[in-house]
Parts: sequence; structure tokens; C-alpha cells
Amino acid sequence: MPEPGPKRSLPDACEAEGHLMLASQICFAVYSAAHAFNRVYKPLLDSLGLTYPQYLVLLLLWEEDGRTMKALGQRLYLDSGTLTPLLKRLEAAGLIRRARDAADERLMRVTLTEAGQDLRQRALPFPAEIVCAAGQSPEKLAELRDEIVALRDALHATVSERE
Amino acid sequence: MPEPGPKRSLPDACEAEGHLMLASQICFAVYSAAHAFNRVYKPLLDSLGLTYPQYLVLLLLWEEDGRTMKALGQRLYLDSGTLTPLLKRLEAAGLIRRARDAADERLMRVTLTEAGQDLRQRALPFPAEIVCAAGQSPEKLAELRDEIVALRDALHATVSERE
DNA sequence: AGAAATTAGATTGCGCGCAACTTGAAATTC
DNA sequence: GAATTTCAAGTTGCGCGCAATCTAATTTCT
Repeated sequence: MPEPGPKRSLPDACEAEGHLMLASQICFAVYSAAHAFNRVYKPLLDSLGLTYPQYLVLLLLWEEDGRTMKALGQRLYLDSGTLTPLLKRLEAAGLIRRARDAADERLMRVTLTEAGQDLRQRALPFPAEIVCAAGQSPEKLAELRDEIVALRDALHATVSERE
Repeated sequence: MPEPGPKRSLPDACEAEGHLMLASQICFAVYSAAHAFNRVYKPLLDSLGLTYPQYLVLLLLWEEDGRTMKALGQRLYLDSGTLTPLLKRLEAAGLIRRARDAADERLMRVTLTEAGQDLRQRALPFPAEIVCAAGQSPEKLAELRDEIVALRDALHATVSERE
């Protein structure tokens, strides 16, 4: 410690408590957990020829078909720079169709093809496999999920209130 | 529900409980929380000219200088395909030096430059800002962090036991 | 109605993140 | 001690993820 006395400057207080340690940072826990999920999903999604964000788009369309690109982006926190090429790849794979909304030509409507609808059946076992890999009870995982969602929403609110 | 009777097939059971809903999946909570962290960090890291993974590398070097690339990769769960160009950019920015280990020419040792060491002072306030943005007590965040780390390790163990 | 502002999406550029492969050095094996 | 194997790092290719910019359609304002 550079200043052993009781009156330390603010930066020294931070340093002394080790806040800049990798292991103490929740952001790295989340960052590395996201990568860990990706690695678990990889073999499952490879069998369907999907990437993880593509799978997220299909999850939303399986819940409600015919959403707009804007709506997908709001739910997934992704912008057009990410979604436009991603959706084009899903279209090229024959899983979705993209078409401008007749009433409002600005909107891009995304609808599942027959093949895209059928893929859902093959994804049904995935959640159970993920829960198994996570090695915790579904109840515990649901609790943890809610806490992480609350954290995400708090972070998101902080960013958006900066307008 | 396609089959209202008590004896349902396994896929139907999964479907009925809504496991394929985006909102019910912990993986998406983690995925979106990671992006939310990135957005909060962005303005902080921009002021230092760093990206988030570059910041993670510096965190490790500030803890212990002169690590090998392999060691950095093990701590961050990143491989050479990601780290080699990342470290080259940090070197081009004048924050680190890369040099082969004299005793074992396979190892790439990474050491901080004066500028790289100095940058630590400017990063000291970051953890407090993140805690503030997360809108929860440091104790609660530390608890949540530990649970996420446990989840990550369980997922990681599942992947690595497949050899 | 016409001008200005807003909106949804497309495009470009850059930095990850990872799979697959290559290179060169060290350790093992025989 | 020479051949094989293992290991760390580099390279290539592709798909995000996001900032910045552009285009075209709609809405708002006057």
C-alpha cells in the first residue's frame, strides 16, 4: 500500500480493495459465461446449421411469426447492421422469407418458411440439454436467470437514460 | 396444447412448458447481459482507446506482468486466433511489448510498457462506475458474480469432459 | 400541399471469437 | 541421437456486434 495511513485518497482506496482484479469483476463472469454457453450450444446448433444469434431469431419467430426486423432487434438488443446480414443468411438457408410490409414500406417483415417451422421440432430437446449441462436444478437456474435479467435491465436503463 | 391428455410424448411435454421461449432461457439472459455490460463500458474504454477484451488483457497484466500468451488465453478462455491480433494491436498502441521467451522459444511473453502501466491509474474508477450502473449493492453483485462463475464452470466442465 | 423531421432498414469498416490449418520449437520415444 | 509427438503461436476465413453513414418511406409541421 502506497499510503498506509487511515486517510487515503479515493484511487488508493479502490486499489487497496482490489476492484481492478479480473476475478472480482462481475462483467467478466458474465462475459465468460456467455462464451461458455456458446460452446455448449455449438454442437447442438451445428446439427441444425445455425449460429446462436440465428437460433435466437428463430426462437422469436416460432413464438410469433411475421415480426418486423425492428421488433426482432428490440427483443434481441441488435441493430440493423447485425440483423440485415444475419436474416439474409437465414433466407439463403431457406428458413425464412423477407418482404417489405405492404402498408408501410419501411418495415421488413420476416416470416418462417415450411423448413423454418419444421426446424422447431429438432430444437425442442435443447433447453433440457442446456439445463443438464448447467448442472443445477431448473428452479435455481430460473432464479439466477431472473437476477441476471434484472442486472441487464439496470445496465440498459443506465445507458438509455443518457439519451 | 396439441395433446390435452395426461400421457404426452416427451417433445410435447417440453413444448407445453414453454422451454423454447426466449424469455425463459438463461442463456439469452447471459448473452444480453454481456452486451449490456459492453455498452456501459464503451464510453469508459473509449476514453482510454481500448476495447473490452483488450481491457481484460490489461487487467491480467496489471495483476502480474510478463505473462505468456498461453496463460492469458487460459484465464480469458480465448485462443491464439483471437489473442494474436489483439495483442498486436495493443503493441501497436504502445501499451505492451511481445517477445519470445529466451528459455522456451514457443512462448510469447507479454510485458507492459510504461504507458501500459500508467493506464492503470485511469482505469481505477471503472469498477465503482460499473457497480453504480448495475444499481445493486456490491455485496449482492458479488453474490451474483459467484453464482454466474459457478454456472460458467459447470458449463465449461461439460464441454471439456467431451475431450 | 410542401418542407422538415423522423423512422426502418441497408451498407461499410473494424474488432472480436472460433474453427481449421500451418509453422517452428521442445519433449518423448525408440 | 534421430524420428515422432506434443505444444505455443500464427494465419485464414467466416459470422457476429456495433458505430457511422446513407437511402427511402412516413409523419409532422406550418
